[in-house]
Amino acid sequence: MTRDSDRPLLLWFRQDLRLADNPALCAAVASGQPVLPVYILDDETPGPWKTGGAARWWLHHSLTALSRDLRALGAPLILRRGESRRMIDELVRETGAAAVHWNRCYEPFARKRDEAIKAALKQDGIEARRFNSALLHEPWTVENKSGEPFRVYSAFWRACLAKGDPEKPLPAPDSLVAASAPASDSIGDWELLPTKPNWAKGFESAWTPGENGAHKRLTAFLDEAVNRYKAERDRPDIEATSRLSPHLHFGEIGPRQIWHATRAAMAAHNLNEASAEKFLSEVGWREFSHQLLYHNISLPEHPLRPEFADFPWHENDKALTAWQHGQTGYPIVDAGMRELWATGWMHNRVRMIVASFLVKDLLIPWQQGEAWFWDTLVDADLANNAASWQWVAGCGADAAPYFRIFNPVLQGEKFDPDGAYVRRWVPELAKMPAAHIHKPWLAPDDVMRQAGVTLGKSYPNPIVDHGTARDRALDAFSRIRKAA
DNA sequence: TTTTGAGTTGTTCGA
DNA sequence: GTCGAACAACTCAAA
Repeated sequence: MTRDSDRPLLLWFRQDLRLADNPALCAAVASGQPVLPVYILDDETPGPWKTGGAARWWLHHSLTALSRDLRALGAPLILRRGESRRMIDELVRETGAAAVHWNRCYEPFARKRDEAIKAALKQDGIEARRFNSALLHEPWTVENKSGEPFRVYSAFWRACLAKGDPEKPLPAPDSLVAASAPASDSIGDWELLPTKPNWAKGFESAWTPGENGAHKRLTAFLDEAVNRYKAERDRPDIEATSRLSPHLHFGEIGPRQIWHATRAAMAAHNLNEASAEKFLSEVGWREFSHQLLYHNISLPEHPLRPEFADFPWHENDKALTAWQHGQTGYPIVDAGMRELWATGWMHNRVRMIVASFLVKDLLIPWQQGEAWFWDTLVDADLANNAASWQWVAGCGADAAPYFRIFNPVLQGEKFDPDGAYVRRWVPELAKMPAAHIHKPWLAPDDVMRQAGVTLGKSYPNPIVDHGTARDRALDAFSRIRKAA
C-alpha cells in the first residue's frame, strides 16, 4: 500500500501560467507530495466561448515558456487534450494521484465545470483544493453596505482600497519533488498556431508571451512610462500603457504582483503618485469586470439592463465586415481595427472609439463586436470583454450614457493629433497632412492629389455619415426609454 | 429614514 | 474661440 504522501499531486494549470505568486503551486510544494503539473486543452466542455484564434497563438507560446520553466525545476508539464473532467479523471487513475490543486477561474462555464470536478474527486476520496491567483479580492468578498455586489465602479474600487494591501505575492519555489510523468501530448500537435495563412506574423515582434516576458514588461513600464500614464494613456500614438493585458489574462503575472511592484516602485523612485494610482485603478476595472461576471453569469450574452432586450439594432453584415477589416472610411476606426488584426491588440482608447462606432453609428448588436474581439485579441478575456462592450453599448454596469456617442473625427484629432497612429496602420493615408488625416472626405482636391489618395479607390468613403448616424442612434435610444 | 449629490473615458448648441 | 448647459436613469454613500 502506497502512503498518501508518496502519491502524486496534480497541479492543474489553467489561467495561471506562472511559477511566482502561484498559490496552488506553493501549496503543492508545501505538501511534500510529488508534483505533476498538467495543462488541459479543453474544447469540449459545453459553452460558447472556446479560446479564440489570437489567444491560441498566445497560449502556444505561453505553454512553451511555462514548460521550459517547469523543466528547469525538474517537472515536465503534461499536456492533454479533451474534456477537462474526463482528462482529470484519466490522469488521476493513471498516476494514482491523491490530490488535485488549481487556481480559480471565474467564467460561468468554468465554475460549473470545476464544481462538478471537485464533487467527483471528493466522491473518489481525492482531495481537491482551490486557490486565488487571479484577483486582488475574491468577488464574494467585496460588498456595499447593503451586502450587495457593487454596480458602480468608483464605489467598488473605493471599497477595495479600503481593504488595504492585498496579500504579498508568493515567491516561485526553487525546487519541487517531481512525480514520474505519464504520457504527454506534444504542443505542436495541438495546432494552436495559424498556418495557412499565418495571420500572426505581426504578433511575434509585438509580444513575448510567458512569465519572463510579463515581468520584463512590468519592469519597463514601472521604470519610466508609468509616470506619463495619467497624461498619455489615452494617446494611441505614444507607448504609454503597460500592455500587460494578455499576460494578465493568461496569468503569467497576477494583480497582486502588479499591485506590490507598483507600490514598491512608488516608494523607491518617487513616482508620480496620481499617475501610478491611475494605473492601479485600471487593474481595479479588471477586478470590477470579474465580479460583475461572477454575479451575472449571462453578462457575455445578455444586456445587464433588461430594457435593452428590445433595442432596435440593425443587423448589417456588409457594414460589420467593413468594420472588421478596417474599411469604414473613418481613419481612427480603421487604424484601430487594423492594429488589432496585425498585432492581436488595440489601444484602449481606440477600443472605445471602434466599439462606439459599431454600436452607435452602425447600430450593430454589441455581441457581434464582442465576438470579433474574442477571436482577434490576444488578451481576449470573457469578463473584461463582456463588461466593456456592455459599458460602451450603454446596457452594462455604470455604463456610458446614451448620449455619449464618440465622434470619430474629434476623437482622432484629440488623441492622435499628428495622425501618426493613423499613418502607421492605414498606410494609404501616410501622406495626408495632420489637418486632414482624420477627415479625408473634407480635404481639398489638391491636398488629396498630393497625398495620392482617391476616396472610393485607394481609401473608402465613410460608410455612414456620422451626424446622421448620431441622430439615428439617439432616436433608437429614446425608443427604449419610452418603452421602459 | 430620507434626501442629496456625485459619478472613468463626450458632443453639441447657443450665448 | 470659449464656455456652460443639456442630454437619463440609476447606484451608492454621506449628510
